[in-house]
Amino acid sequence: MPEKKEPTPRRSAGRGSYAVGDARRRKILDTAVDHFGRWGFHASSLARIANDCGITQGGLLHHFRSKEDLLLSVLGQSEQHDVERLFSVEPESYAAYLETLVALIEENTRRPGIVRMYNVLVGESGNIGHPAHQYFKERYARVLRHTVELLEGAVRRGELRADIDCRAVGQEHLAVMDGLQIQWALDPESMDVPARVRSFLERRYAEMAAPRG
Amino acid sequence: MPEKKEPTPRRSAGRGSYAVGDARRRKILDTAVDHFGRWGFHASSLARIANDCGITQGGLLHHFRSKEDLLLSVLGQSEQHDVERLFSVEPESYAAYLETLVALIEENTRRPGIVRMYNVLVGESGNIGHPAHQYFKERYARVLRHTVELLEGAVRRGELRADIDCRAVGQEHLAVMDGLQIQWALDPESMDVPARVRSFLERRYAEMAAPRG
DNA sequence: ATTATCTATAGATCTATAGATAATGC
DNA sequence: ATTATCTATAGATCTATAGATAATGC
Repeated sequence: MPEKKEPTPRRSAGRGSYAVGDARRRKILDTAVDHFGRWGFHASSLARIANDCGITQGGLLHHFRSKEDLLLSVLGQSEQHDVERLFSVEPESYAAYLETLVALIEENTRRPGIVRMYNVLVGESGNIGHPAHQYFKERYARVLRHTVELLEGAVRRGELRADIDCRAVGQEHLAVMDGLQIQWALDPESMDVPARVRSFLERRYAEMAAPRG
Repeated sequence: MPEKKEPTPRRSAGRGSYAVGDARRRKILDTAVDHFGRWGFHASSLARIANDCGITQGGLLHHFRSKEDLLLSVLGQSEQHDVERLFSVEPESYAAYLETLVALIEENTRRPGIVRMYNVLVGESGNIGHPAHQYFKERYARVLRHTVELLEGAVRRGELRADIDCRAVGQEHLAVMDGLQIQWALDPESMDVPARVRSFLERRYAEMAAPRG
């Protein structure tokens, strides 16, 4: 491959980054979450994000080479957090996994910016051509596959009944969580999201649980 | 009230509108649904919408006095359609209402632009200050109230058990429908939305149905 | 020496207003 | 006469690039 572009272009040649730069990058990512959550990708402005970080737009673009690069960095960071939270340890039962899930939802109620960003971007990115379309499509497929594997494992162990449609159940779980968070973002007083998710999941689990024997 | 602004400012004084103008307005609304669905409100452009209608931006602004006015007109028209579809006849049973609901979802799969617009705007409008925030907040409250009333009626008639939490059930129904449509917009191949909604609602209905006697 | 940041700017946008011209239909 | 549409434009944006200056830390 003669014309291979450098794979990690930023900070690959030099000595790395300074402490002050790392701090600034974290600040930019946090601020970007807030802005993307408020206005979506297209309507967010690099100048306003930069301003909220205390630097100029030119300064921001030193750390993230384009607006799209910033978006994908924000999403990557947020997903890394969730993946570590949800998938790092193999749960001993499906019931145990549901506990982890509810705990994550509960954490989200303390990060409303993240939830709003997710709501906005997942809607916007429904369109082919949106810079995050591929990302969200793959992310859903990944989360769904993982959920299906956990369900199938539970079926094999005899924890859950053998006649459930694991894929449909997984999609339904994701749908309930997304949908409740949308309603919550519109009107936080209207609902206790973790409690609703928990009661939904527990009722559903009871339906799917294999009969004792 | 001495300085009352005219309540229906457009076409209140004159003779109304010409046929060619009405057709143009319909065309603009359709095109706007498509654009808002693709890019959301903030990133849609009046000039591009006008161009897709075959007129100039100035021409468009003759029919809708601002971008926000256009958005609210689009939403109003879309809601009117749904309201007529869902709430115009009082269903004789909750089971019958669920049939109507599934039929509407089915119709939506043939109007992907509307679904995308809804997904995008409901996410964007999670933010106070978005021109459609109030609209969506009230819309959810309205749909939820109606659903709750139907559920309570079914409980009174003895169709459903008396111990169900009607509000929670209503919010859960809305969440499942929204969430499944989001996944479908991202990847239409991944799911048959009407079938999934139907199987969810039917299973849930069976749980809630009052025991025979 | 390298990274971080700023200023300046090119080149595209955007919305909304003002005023002119063309089409419609009483 | 009224509605529909166009052209022109003011005044704000926006992203990204280029090059200068300041701070960091080997």
